[in-house]
Amino acid sequence: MSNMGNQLISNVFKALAHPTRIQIVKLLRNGELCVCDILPNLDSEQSNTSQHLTVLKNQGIVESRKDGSKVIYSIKNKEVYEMIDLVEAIILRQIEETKTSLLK
Amino acid sequence: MSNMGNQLISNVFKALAHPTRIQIVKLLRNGELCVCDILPNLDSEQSNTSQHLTVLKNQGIVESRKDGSKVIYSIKNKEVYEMIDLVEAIILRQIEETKTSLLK
DNA sequence: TTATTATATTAGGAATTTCTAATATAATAA
DNA sequence: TTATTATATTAGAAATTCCTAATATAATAA
Repeated sequence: MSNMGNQLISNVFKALAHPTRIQIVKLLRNGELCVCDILPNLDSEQSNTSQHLTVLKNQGIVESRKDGSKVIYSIKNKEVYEMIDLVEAIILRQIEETKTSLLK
Repeated sequence: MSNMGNQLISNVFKALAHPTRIQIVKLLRNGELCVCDILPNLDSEQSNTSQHLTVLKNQGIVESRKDGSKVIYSIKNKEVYEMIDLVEAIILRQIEETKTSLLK
């Protein structure tokens, strides 16, 4: 009934429940990046981006290491890409459905 | 940069970002259920449960049909189960990591 | 040193989500 | 009819998330 597992699961989904955080994850698909290279690819202030990175890190989606004065982020659990692919499949099917229901 | 696709993707994750909604999805794993059979399995008021079902329905995760005075819900896009399995894999790995880091 | 670059943290307000309580609606039963 | 069962909707308060602006910290450069 009241289930801690479901709380943990929903926490991971919550970490992905923001467009900026999805964008960050997608940027890291081709490999690690320092914050300085992530920033110019987002519509988000520096401090806000830093907060989004913290959210992703707290849920184990990304990890970071220090390199001189820079901080390099990378994907920690690549399952996240399969998850995004599955969501895209759902969205595409929904769009198809909307399309065909319009044509009737 | 500002990407509508990421907004759509994050909307689906947001629909799954609540423990009660995860619980509902899990209940539907064995087949369709009326609201009356979902309710006693949740720690959630009737009206609140109804709202959660609406959230899941709006994102195409579940669908519903009417049967007499009952409303029967079922999973519409079963990818959601693969997603939950992937999240569970992430969580298990995180737990393992925590465990081994404690033992050092 | 002092300045500069890179990133994180904090505080507080704005926006959004969540829940409860009350009410509405729709189908069936009496 | 009237009552009952099943579900949805609504309004508003409480909780949470999000963003901005300011400040802090840490590393490097001058």
